Amino acid sequence: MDTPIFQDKVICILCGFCGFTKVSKDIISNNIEKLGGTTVKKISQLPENLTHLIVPYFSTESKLLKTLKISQLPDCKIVTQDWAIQSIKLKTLLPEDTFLWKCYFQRQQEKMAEVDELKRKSQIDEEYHINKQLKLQSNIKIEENFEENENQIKIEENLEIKNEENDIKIKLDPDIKIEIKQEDESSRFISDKRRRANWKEDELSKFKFYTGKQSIDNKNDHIIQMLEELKNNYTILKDKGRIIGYQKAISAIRSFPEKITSIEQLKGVNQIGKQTLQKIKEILETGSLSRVEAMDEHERLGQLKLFLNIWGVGTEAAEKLVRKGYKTIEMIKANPPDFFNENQKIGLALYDELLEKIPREEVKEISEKITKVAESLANGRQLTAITCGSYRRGRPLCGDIDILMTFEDGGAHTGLLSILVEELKKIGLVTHTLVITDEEIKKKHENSTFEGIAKLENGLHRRIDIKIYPRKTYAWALLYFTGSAMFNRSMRLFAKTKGFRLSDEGIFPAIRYKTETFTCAPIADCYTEEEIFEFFGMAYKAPEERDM
DNA sequence: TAGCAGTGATC
DNA sequence: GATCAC
DNA sequence: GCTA
Ligand SMILES: O=c1ccn([C@H]2C[C@H](O)[C@@H](COP(=O)(O)OP(=O)(O)OP(=O)(O)O)O2)c(=O)[nH]1
Ligand SMILES: [Mg+2]
Repeated sequence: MDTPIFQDKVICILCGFCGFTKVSKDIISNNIEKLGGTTVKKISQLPENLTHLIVPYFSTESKLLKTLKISQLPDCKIVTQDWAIQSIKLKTLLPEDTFLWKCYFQRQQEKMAEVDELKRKSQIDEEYHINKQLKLQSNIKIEENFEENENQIKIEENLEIKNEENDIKIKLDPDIKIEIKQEDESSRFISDKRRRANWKEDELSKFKFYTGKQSIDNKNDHIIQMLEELKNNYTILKDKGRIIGYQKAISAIRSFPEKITSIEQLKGVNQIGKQTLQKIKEILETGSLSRVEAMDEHERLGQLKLFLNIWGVGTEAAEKLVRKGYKTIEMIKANPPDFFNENQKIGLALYDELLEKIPREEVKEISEKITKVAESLANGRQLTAITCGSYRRGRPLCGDIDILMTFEDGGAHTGLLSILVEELKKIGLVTHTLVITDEEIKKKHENSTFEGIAKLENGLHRRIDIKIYPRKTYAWALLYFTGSAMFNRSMRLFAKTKGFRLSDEGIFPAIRYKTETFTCAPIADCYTEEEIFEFFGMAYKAPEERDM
């Protein structure tokens, strides 16, 4: 039994508003009870001996009163959920004072008054001159009446998978030994141009939504920035659902062709629901979001955000740093915590430099130098190297440099990457290694990855990724490595709804047994991106159109 | 109301 | 298995 | 947060 740190505590948790969900509440409740505390089930009747009221970070007083259906806040400690979460995590009852809701609330009030004052002085000026109409017409054309995918996959020992109208049905026998074979070997060659999926148009339309050119003029920048801010904050709060929810809403607004002046325009748009509409309304009316402003007052969030920018530091490490009392990057540099690993130390040392975006030209210069070195090590074999990521998608500024290589002869590349990196270090182009997976014939995978730091003679340190794939999976890797991440995710999700599993190595039947994924034969062999899009039954999407 | 991409390295 | 990254 |  754990230490009953919540002994004698009577705690009421409010949820269901301001981004604090019932799921979180239940988890916290369970833990509190497990640790000896009592939680109040009925919020309509608060007990006399209530010791703590846990409220969402960003709730307002009126919202609290309304929820509790009372006229005055109860006389107990009112804290944010952090108090409970951190206490549970550390198995120690933390002092309430740093988690008091009132503190944030008061600061927020002051800020609001300030903002109101400013607004009265100068009306928000609208300085958009946008007439350019964007063509949103989808390029997707469905090839009709294509011959059905005759691919049949058989699994030994009465596990059978059939590809029926592209709908894979799986019969699973528990505890079966699974081994998957592809019967029709001949169908695995590209010469078989007929093989492609033929899902229907309405289904494809869901996918097309996530693609499409991002408009260059920033019609709705204001809205997007606010929502981005919300998303960032939820990233820190580890609210996986809202992160993706807002991300999709943002993408939807990005590809929305008109300037938004009324939420009426957005009604019915995919991925923009009631809540988001409400928030956009607030942005249109007040120029800002009270939720974001409340969050801005949250010192903890600011610090976490700062620390999350250290390469190798995620939400957990950032949390630890805040807990240890670090407030600035400088403080960490002066006295790094003992739990930092080598990579995090590198990330910290190069914090400012790595945060700088890289001009296209510099990405090109670095890529070309690396390609030259790689070619010189290729023993005369034909090496293809393409710079992917945001560079390939045409961005003027890139976060890092992503280079993908393959041997056109289809042969192995074992060992090349480590030699290449060694060589690049010799000439001073590569300065640090963060991760490298080339070491010998680990045989586990046929591709290798290098993640590290590069630097031109008079330049800043830059993050760089080099990947080498066998020619066989190169097209899939190119698709993956070109991204964007959002594009990949929506394409993969789409494939999934069709019973497939799309990865950087190909497309496979989605077979899972318990938590394991099985190595199946790929459903299609594609040697170019064009063939992949063709397989998907859609027109080729240029990299620029995948920038979302 | 569940699920939201799929994978590899590292500790 | 959790964390971090692409 | 949104959708099936
Ligand atoms: O979570 C992720 C991250 C990345 N990628 C793919 C798509 C992405 O385009 C590519 C390279 O990753 P990177 O982080 O470099 O993203 P980017 O698109 O190149 O943007 P940036 O300009 O930040 O480098 O890897 C994913 O599929 N999932
Ligand atoms: Mg990149």
